[in-house]
Amino acid sequence: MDPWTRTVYEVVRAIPKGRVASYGLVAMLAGRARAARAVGNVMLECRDPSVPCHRVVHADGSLAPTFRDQRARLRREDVAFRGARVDLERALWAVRLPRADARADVRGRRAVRRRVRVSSSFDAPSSRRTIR
DNA sequence: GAAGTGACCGGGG
DNA sequence: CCCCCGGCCACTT
Repeated sequence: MDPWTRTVYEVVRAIPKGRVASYGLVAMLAGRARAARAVGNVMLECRDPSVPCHRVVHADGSLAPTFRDQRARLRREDVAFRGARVDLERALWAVRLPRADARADVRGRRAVRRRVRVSSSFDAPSSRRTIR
């Protein structure tokens, strides 16, 4: 599996249950801000069940027509819809910076340069939360 | 390398 | 609201 695909998988796995991210957002987090289209290509081929590909939607909340049970799978996670599209006001993943690393490797003074991981624990959905 | 093909995106009409 | 267009990126012919 190529690095691009691997990175995209990693980002998509970080989308919390009950939230969605747009292809463009996933692209950004994967380090290629304008590669939304390429993210779509990866999703199209994705058969890995550990990757919640149903949580990736269009920037306007609409879904890919060919992805049959996407809506059902989202509904099962209580994602709100407004007509045919996801209610992004409620369900869009609000990405946050990861904690400034409590668990930095202390052994050795050499700063460990590791890749920032997006954590799935951020922005877990809360039904009571109101935006704006 | 050129050309075509997407589960894309933003802006404009 | 909708549709369309140009730009975009990775992959395949």
